[in-house]
This record gives sequence, structure tokens and C-alpha cells, in this order.
Amino acid sequence: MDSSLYTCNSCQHKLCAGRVSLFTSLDTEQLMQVMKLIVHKEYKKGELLLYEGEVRNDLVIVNKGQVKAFRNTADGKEQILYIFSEGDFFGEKNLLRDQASNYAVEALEETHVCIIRKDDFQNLVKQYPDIGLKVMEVLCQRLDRLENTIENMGTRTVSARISSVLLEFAEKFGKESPQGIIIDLPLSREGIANYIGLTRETVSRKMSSMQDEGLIEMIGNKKILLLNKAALEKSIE
Amino acid sequence: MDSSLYTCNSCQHKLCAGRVSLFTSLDTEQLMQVMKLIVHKEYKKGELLLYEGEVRNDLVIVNKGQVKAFRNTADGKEQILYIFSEGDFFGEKNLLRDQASNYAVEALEETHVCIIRKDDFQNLVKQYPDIGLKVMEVLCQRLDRLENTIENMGTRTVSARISSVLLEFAEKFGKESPQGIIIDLPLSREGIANYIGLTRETVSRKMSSMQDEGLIEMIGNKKILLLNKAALEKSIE
DNA sequence: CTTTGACTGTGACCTGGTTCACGTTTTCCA
DNA sequence: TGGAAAACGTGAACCAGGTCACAGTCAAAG
Repeated sequence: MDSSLYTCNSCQHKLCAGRVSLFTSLDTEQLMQVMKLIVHKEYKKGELLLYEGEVRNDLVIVNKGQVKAFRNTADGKEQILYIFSEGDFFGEKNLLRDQASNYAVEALEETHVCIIRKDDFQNLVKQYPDIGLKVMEVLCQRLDRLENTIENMGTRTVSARISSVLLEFAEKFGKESPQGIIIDLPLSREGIANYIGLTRETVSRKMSSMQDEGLIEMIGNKKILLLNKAALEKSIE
Repeated sequence: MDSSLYTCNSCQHKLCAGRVSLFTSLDTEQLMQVMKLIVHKEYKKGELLLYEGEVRNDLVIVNKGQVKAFRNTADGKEQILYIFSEGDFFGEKNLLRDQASNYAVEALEETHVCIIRKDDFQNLVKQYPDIGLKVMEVLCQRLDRLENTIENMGTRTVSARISSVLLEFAEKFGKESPQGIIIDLPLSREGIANYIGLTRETVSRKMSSMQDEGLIEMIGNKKILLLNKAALEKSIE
């Protein structure tokens, strides 16, 4: 296919809709139709895309960059629930009913999103039922992930929890290299701590000891090299 | 409507399908059609309805009774993820693809279920798109609940977590009474502990102290009287 | 390239929850 | 209905992870 067909000025010449798994069942012409419904928006690092408690009537699809979905707890802590990156979406809860968001969403870096109005999306679902099934599939995956997280937080040791996050990130953000898998961390140490319900210090200490054991190697603060994936996997069984 | 229309021998003369929110959008005739697709099954307390890792190709709807969905962790602990009761369903993950269950399901008491084959259900969804939307809605509610649970387990104190469960159970299993809300607990102390990632002893101790503070009153092991719902709600803010 | 603020690592101490142990109570079902 | 088995409550000791404090390091912006 000619990639110029997918051109869209607001998206740096990527047909955002076409790269999102939600719309993989559509052909080019249908995609062009979807494109007309989409509004684009850009956010700088640290900007909020969605406030906790905000009621929106649209679906937001991440086209470039990364965001974190999190809640602020009464005692001033932060619980990170999701990292959304290219192709992920949020706001699916307002597809069915107008509901206040139970988390805030903040850009972790320069982020571009595609926004589609609730009504338009509902019509799309009616026209192309496969899209609805895709949404359902993603929701089920998200349930899977949360179920795992709950098991981790409820019953696992600290090192198992950290191994678990590292493997999750390796899956999502890792690149193969001769020495092992290099992970571009989406979160700081503190962010990781807030993702798995620990403190920055504990994460720091455990990762240091994992490095001493030869399991991982920390490269600056933003990268980690997984030297022994198998051992990590074993430790969370 | 004449209730005899809803009669079904296997269901003790309740039209199981009609009582499930999934099918509320259907009329009587459509319900009768759904009924033909349904197989019934009964389980005694302690019986397993689903094994961890099992691959099924059907959707299970609880018609009577209660079940717990849980995972056994490596260190011999149990993490309870859901309590399903009348009207709840599970197995939705294999509506989309054949996937191994990541939890086991066990009857907490005598339980009757309605089972509908994956293919049949998919056809129903195609025929009545509202059913698909209902499934999506339930999945979103389930996400909400898990997101709350994760915040609880990640950042909250023990008493806040217990208050939170009690309020959840009050919502789902509570009955108003002159003194307060009486909760028929679906779980033992140990079960509650496994639901919120604590030990039996800790739950026991905290509930005793909550009783001393006049917040709750324990009636035997299976009932709890909420004397001061407002105070509990305040404690988890 | 340098500066500045944010992030990270680590030691010492503290605390809340787990573990272990055991006596009591409740539940269930034969 | 009685008796076994399961569930519960509670004390004491322990310890993993949190808290606090501070020094070292990194990285983004000018």
C-alpha cells in the first residue's frame, strides 16, 4: 500500500487511526472516514490530559509518547494504575455512560493524541461491530493485568514484585541486544515505586542488590539491562 | 407479566436468563429463545467450577449461590479476586479467544449456574448488540473495582482496607435494619484476609478493635452489623 | 559546557504486620 | 443432637519495609 494514503498533517504523516489496533479491521477507505472524526491534540511532559473526577465524552488514543494514569490518595501518595503508550486508549468508560474518571492522566513526555467523540465512536461501533469486539478484548487484557497486579501486591515479596514490573516493561518497552534486553524505563524509581505500592528507597535498594546478583545492570537512571531474564521469571513463579 | 412464562424446571421455576442483567434488554419471546441455548449445572459448597489454567469455551452465569474466583500463589497463599453471586458471570475472556483462565472458581455454598456456549453467545451478541454493550459495561465496572483494590493494597492502611471491604460487602450483601446494616459475609476471616492481602490474624485483631470503637458488631462469624457507616466511609477518604 | 534542580543510593532507626503457638468458639453434618 | 473439624482470637517475638536524613549523581536548559 502507498503510505501517502495514510498521510495526515496533524500526525506527522502517520495515519494515526491505522496504527491503532482498534481499527485494524478497517480498510483504507473506512480509515479515511474515521480520520474525519478525529481531533488531534499535543501535550508537553508534565501536562495533564485528564483530571481525576473529570467527566469527558470522548475516547483518547495515544498516537505518540507516553502517559501515566494515576490516583492521588488521601495521605499524599500516588498510585499509578496504567502506563499508556502508542496505540493505547483511555476514556472507554464514557462510551457507555457519562462517568467521572477515577484517575488522572499525565504526559510522561511529549505526547500526541487522537480524540474521537463518544457519539461518533458509538456510531462507528454500530457500523463496524468488530471495533466493539476489539474494545472488549483490550478491556479483558487490562483485567488480566490488574488481576496479576493484585496478586503481586497481595501475596508477593518485594523482589518478586520488582522482577514482575521489569518483565512487564521488558515486554512493552524492551529491545533485544547482544548482552540482554535493554529497557527504556517509562518511570523514575519513584514512579516504579508508585506503580507497585512500595517506596522509592525500597525499590532502589532491591534493584541495587539485583544488580549485585548479576540479574540486571542499571545504565544511568533511565535504562536497565536485563542480564538474566530466565532467573527473573523463575523468581516470580 | 405472568411469571409462569418464566418457568424453567432446571431453575426452580425462575427464568434464570431473565434475571441476569446481560439479558435485560430482551423481551419474553427472545428470552425463551435464549433459554434453549442454556445448560444448567449445580455445585456443592467447596466444588470447583473452573480450574486455574483451564480452557473453556463457554460463559457461566451464576443463577443462585456464591462463588469465589482466586489464584494460588507459589508460597501457598490464596489471592481472592472476585466474589460472584446471583446475576454475575465469568468466562467472558473466552468469548473473544480461547484463553486459559487465570483464576480458579470455587462454590462458597450450594450454587446453580447457567452455561451458554461461546458460539451461541457470540451469535446472540451479533443478533442483539445490546448484550455486547452490557458485557462491556460489566467489564468496565470490574475494572473500576480492581483499580480501587489496587489503590487500597498499594497505599492504604490496614484499617482503611478493612473498612473498604466491609463497605463493599454492605453494598452487595447488606440488609438495612433498625440498628444499622447487617452484612451476611460471603467469606470467613481468612477469606477476607485473602481478598485484601493480609493475614487472618491481622483481620481478626483490627475487626476486634473496630468493635471496641463501636464501629461494628460481630454477630457470630458469618454476620457483621455496621453501626456507623459514616465513620467507616470517612476513614477511607 | 556548566549550572541547577531533580533524582538516586544508602545508612540507622522504627513500626506495623507477619509468624508462631495455643486455647476457645463456632459450624456443620453424621 | 453431639462431636469432630474448621474457624476464630490473642499474646509474644520477629523482621521486612517504611521513614528520616543526607550525600552523591544525573540530566535538562541555558
